[in-house]
Amino acid sequence: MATIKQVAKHANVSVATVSRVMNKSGYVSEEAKEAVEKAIAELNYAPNRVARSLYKKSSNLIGLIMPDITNPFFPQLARAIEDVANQHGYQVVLCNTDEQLEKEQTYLVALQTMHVDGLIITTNHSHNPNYETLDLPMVALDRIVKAGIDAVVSDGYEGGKLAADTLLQRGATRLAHIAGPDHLKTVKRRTEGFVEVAGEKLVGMTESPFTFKDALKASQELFDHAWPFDGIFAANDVIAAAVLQEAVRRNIRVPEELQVIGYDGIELGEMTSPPLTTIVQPIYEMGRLATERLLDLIEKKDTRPREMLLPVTLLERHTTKRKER
Amino acid sequence: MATIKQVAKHANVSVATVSRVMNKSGYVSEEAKEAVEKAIAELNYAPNRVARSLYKKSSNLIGLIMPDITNPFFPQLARAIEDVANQHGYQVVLCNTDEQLEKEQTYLVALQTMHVDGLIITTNHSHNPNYETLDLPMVALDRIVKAGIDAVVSDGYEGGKLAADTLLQRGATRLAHIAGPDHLKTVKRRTEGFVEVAGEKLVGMTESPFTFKDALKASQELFDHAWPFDGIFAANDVIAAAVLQEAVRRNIRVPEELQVIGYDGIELGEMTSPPLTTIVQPIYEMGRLATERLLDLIEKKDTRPREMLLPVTLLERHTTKRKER
DNA sequence: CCTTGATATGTAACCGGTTACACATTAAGA
DNA sequence: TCTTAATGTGTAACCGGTTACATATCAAGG
Repeated sequence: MATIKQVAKHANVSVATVSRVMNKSGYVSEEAKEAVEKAIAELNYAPNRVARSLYKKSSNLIGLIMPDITNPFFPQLARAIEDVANQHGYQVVLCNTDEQLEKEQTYLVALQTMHVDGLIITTNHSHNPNYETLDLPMVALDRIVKAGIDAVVSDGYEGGKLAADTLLQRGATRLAHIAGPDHLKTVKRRTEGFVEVAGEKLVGMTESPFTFKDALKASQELFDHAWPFDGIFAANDVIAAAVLQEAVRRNIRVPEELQVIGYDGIELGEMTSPPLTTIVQPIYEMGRLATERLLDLIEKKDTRPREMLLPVTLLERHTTKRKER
Repeated sequence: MATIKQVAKHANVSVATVSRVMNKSGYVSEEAKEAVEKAIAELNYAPNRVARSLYKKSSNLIGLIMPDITNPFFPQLARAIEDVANQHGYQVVLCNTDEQLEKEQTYLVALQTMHVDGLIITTNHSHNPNYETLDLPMVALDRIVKAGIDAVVSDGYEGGKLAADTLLQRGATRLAHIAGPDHLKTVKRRTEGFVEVAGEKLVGMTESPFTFKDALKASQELFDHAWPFDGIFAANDVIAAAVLQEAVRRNIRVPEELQVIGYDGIELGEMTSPPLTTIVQPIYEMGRLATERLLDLIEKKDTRPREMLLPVTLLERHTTKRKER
């Protein structure tokens, strides 16, 4: 790789001039500019970002901290983030923490020492001391870390209500629910909304982690103890898929005997049989917004902390009955 | 963030000594060592990786180039890579190329100018000039770029044969197949193996991209034109899921009337109804091996190019019949 | 007592950019 | 004609580490 010195020599100017034409800063004569551009092209020169970072204290890197990219909700988020970042000349460093504070801490110092310009966090510890002391632009995504830190989340409360409303409207009279992990505030809101509208129609409820295996176990328990119910809302689509599979295994017809609604709107919901009705949050949009917000923060365009609550919508596939009229 | 100079001052030694104790290089007295360690702890010092990179020409960063993290095969790979990299003090930069040469090229120069130490490539253009001139350690994963570049792939040929064998053994007599994109050599091998064993039993065949929507369309076409068949092998699990859904929609009983086998062994296969029988490639293992190999290459432990062909296995879930005895 | 090698430490060059500052030239305005 | 501002360019300091090299001390061996 060529260096700026070689380019300068080749163009018969000083390194300062080369730097000036690259950054379009200061005064450069047309003549010099052309010579430099020619040299850059001929030497196939691209400036060393490490050197630039060192002086500028900015790396054009952003850190993406998530529990586990393997959880099918996150790839879409990652994709959106990466797309936007890339469009603005940033690259993203991927970090899986498994929600372990220690891993998180290790990553945090790694990211700091490599001088990332900002952080997107989709991991949640309400009382995580790591982030509080951190002097870095960051935005929380799908999670709420604490007041004062920007956040982009979907309206889980409305989503929960919408799920209950829909089930009721389609004729369900005995509702059940599988909630997500207790410590995720944004997930809890879904349950709160659902419970509020379901009222006394709620006949069974349990809780499950967001992995398919655990969700299957939870479903089985629910069927064993709370059956019969004719409408169920799961805290996310993976859990809903487990419910669906268990229903099929028990020869319960969906949606005739049991209607199922999930939450998220991931592609998985399209692949089940029958395809899953779900509350979709605008996942890509959320990733996009979070990243654009972060870039604004980095470039100091707007620094008042903000929380963005995005609306969710009902996507009717085939685990709910047709709307009655 | 503290700098090495501040640490040196605080410990009453020179920067060289501080550097020596951090890197455990050269001679340092016990006394000095303790003073430095105390200073490091008190100032909460962590060396600036950017500065280190500049001198050492090594960033402890590896680039991960994949078509689309949203495709459910890749997250597991990414996870494995990230895990191993992290264990060795490396971070990974995520790049989605959508198989577009131009995006790929942009990333390649970005990664080079930030001095990544190596590349893992899961993208495929047999005649991609970008990689040929590149003087960077790299290993291809699930793809074959060209001779002379390390590769880690699973044995698709054996996998295809295994799928056909299994279907035949379970009583299928009229076989069908949906192949993957034509330009992916590793995917083509699956088809070759299957066709070889299926022989004249093969009654229908088509081709599909790896997205669910396209796969659904392909399935419908296949059912429309080649039905009846009683055993089908799909080039990956996403396509198999589409076949499954279409079969359910047409009231074709699986596995009684139609047996289905996928390829990959991603978690999705567990979530369909019924759960999908599939040829599993050791995805995590492949990611792990590729990364370890790359780190060896980076640290110059072994530079003879190698190709690793990993064995696949049959995972019997419920889209195939019980083994006859 | 002198030589030699191991131990210990500091100074300064270096990595490859960016930019403050000094200096030169030219054109415009008084 | 003299000032002044705008234009153009190069030198060197700087970012924060690493390390080659110079220098100093000390113990062991002849």
